[in-house]
Amino acid sequence: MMISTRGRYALRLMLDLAEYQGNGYVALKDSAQRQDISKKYLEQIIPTLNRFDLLRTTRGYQGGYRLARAPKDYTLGDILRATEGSLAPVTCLETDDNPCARQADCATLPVWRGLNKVINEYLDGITLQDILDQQTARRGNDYVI
Amino acid sequence: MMISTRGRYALRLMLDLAEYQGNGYVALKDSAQRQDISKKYLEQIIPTLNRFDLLRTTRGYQGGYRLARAPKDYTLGDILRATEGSLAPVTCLETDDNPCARQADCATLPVWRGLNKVINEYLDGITLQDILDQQTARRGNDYVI
DNA sequence: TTGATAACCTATCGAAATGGTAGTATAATA
DNA sequence: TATTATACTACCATTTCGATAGGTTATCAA
Repeated sequence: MMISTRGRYALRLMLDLAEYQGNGYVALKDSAQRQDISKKYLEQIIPTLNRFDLLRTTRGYQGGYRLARAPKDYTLGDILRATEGSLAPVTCLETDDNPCARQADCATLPVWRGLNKVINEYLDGITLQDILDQQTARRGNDYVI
Repeated sequence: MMISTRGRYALRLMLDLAEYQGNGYVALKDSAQRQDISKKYLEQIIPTLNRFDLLRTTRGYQGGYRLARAPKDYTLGDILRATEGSLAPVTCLETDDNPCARQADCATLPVWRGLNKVINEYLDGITLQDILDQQTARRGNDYVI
């Protein structure tokens, strides 16, 4: 398993913000409740999102979070790489200063590189907006039925 | 990180067998030494490979392991799904009796399904033989230089 | 038939990651 | 200045990872 709750919760939080922020800020309490995620746990994930400048914050009354950019300007790769640290399928690819001694003639390394590429390209091909669109399409269908 | 040492070591073991088995069996001691992997640890991984009928075994003098089929008849997906248990990128996809309550209108589930598909299709598109071929090509180039 | 060889099985273990809970401090606003 | 809400830090239980260790069983050669 590659994508932990950190990344999945972060993604759901950002989708929740996209849906509910309007012109203001969304209190974490509300997002946490809607998404059924521990608020305290989300509090720990958010600093990472802030480090990558993915959110805007205000404290105090009417405070909360909102997206720093438009939903179409976030790829899932952006969000998941930030929160998961890396999407590399093997440790050998996690850092640039690759310490694996076998690297030079490792028969399997090209395979992992290819897998890494496939994963990142897939996730960079989907934006938050894409998910919002599919969601409204799905909800629309419910009414038709 | 998605593919642990279990899967990577299993893959390297099977490549080693492919290269060295000839008409006989390869002692684990020898594979372990060549690949610089703990023999004792490999011993624990092998039962899984046997459960999926990926190897042939003989005990005692001149005993060891060999591949059950031709290298072209193993995909990396076969080997890695066996040893890793699952290649699913999220827990939600690991079992068929999916216990996630949000499943029905989860906005992100289609994304994980797509990612899962991309990963499995990539790994099922590569056989042991493909890696052997690339390896000999690479070694060939070394002599040319 | 006995000794060598090599696979098989099970228990244990330290370190790290996972998925949280809890409490306090700080900022913003009414 | 009380309220609202984020920010920060510490802690914790459980599971997974990556082994090590030791004894058991099967096979074959001499």
